[in-house]
Amino acid sequence: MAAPEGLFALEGRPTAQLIADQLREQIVQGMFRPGEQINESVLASQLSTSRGPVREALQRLCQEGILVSRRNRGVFVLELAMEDIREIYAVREAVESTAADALLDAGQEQVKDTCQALKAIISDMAKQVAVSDWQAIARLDMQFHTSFVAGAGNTRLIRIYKTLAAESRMCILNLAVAYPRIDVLVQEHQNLLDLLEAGHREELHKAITRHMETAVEDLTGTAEEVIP
Amino acid sequence: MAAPEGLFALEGRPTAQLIADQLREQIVQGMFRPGEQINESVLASQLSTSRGPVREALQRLCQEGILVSRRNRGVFVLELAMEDIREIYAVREAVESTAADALLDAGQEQVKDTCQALKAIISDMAKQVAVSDWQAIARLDMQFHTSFVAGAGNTRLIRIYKTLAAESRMCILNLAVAYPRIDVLVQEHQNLLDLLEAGHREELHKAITRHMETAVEDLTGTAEEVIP
DNA sequence: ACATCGCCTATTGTTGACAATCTACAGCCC
DNA sequence: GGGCTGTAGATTGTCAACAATAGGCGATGT
Repeated sequence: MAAPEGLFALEGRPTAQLIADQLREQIVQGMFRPGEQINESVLASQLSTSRGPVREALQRLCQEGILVSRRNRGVFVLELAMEDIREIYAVREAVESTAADALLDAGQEQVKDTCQALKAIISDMAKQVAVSDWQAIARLDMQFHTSFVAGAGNTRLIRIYKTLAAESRMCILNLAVAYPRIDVLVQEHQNLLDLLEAGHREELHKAITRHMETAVEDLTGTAEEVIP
Repeated sequence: MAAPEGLFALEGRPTAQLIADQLREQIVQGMFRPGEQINESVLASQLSTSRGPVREALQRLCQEGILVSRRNRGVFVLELAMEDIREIYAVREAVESTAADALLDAGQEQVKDTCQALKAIISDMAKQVAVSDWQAIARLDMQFHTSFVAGAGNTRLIRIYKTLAAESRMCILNLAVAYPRIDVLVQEHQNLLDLLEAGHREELHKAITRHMETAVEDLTGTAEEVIP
């Protein structure tokens, strides 16, 4: 009756979820331009499936917010405005702050496990920074924050953050601003990790806030500092 | 070219959205028991439509989290555990706190408009309390908080909160604990409104936290006080 | 020349039928 | 009698055809 070793329970709901995940990955990687239309039929034939599951996947991404649907016109890739960036990062700050509190309240064990996962991600990130693989860096950046939130164990918080992470990747890639301060990127995440590990609650909150603020400034270009 | 008065733009996406809204309302009103299965076919015939739109609506509610889908088994009404209640209210606190900050930062005008809407809701709530219409009270309770969050104008925050509000109504009604402290219910919301109007940021945050904490205690019955 | 009206096409929205899958129950073997 | 296996029923998952709608484009009238 124990869990059979070496065997995986075959995925609960394959097709639509599979298509949605695949499509989301493509979108956040910028393989679809913002505002570009996504055709159900052609996608269905590309995936050798029917319009049904494709439609289901598209609707799912619409509800996540990375696609927008216009009645009888089709679905289009979300176009991000400055306001959207501010919204996304404001919510991210709220979610991560909440996750931080929950994590610190959950006990040392949970913090330790989370830190271990985060360390591995930072390590990978450093490698990708060395070879300047922006796609991978963006993915790991979001993976870091997603793992951070996941550490709190609040399923609703995790679900919410998944969407935010996808939108953030769209911000980063679509606006083509990329990471202007790549040299401090790993350092900033390491700082978050250190504060979490040390259990400095207030400092961690401040660091999260700063992290988000600087990200918004980088993305919107509204930083007050003047270019030399 | 101005907005035509007295005319409403016919809703962008009717059927599926319509079904979803209708169904969500029925669910949060407890017309479907937790764990109860929802059959696509019978629902389709009840609504005189096909399974397609119904399926779409159900999937939407699954993603919102008030239904759960088991592969090849069907969709079932979410069963809420104690842990879910804690999760929901933890996220609600985070969202409302964020909304409060955003609202106070947005300026006096926006705060005023929001307060006006909240006043009207409190007024309605007092009326329903007088006649002990629990359904209406729960609806207005959530409407208050939803309007509060909506006041901040962050579309993502609003979208997130919609789901939380629905889940909260399920908590309240399904657990049949209702409102044990109905006498102070209006007063508590009035207090939130007053603090918002006065712009007392810190006090407002504390009040929101208390509001959520007491709600969790009422719902989980883990209040330390012993029954006389 | 410009605005308006009507068709036309491309795409989604909807429908009913078909196939795959899961649970439950009954029969059978041990 | 207990446990396993095979079948039956029901329900979802998938599919291809049909209908409806929105926007584009050209004709037409002023």
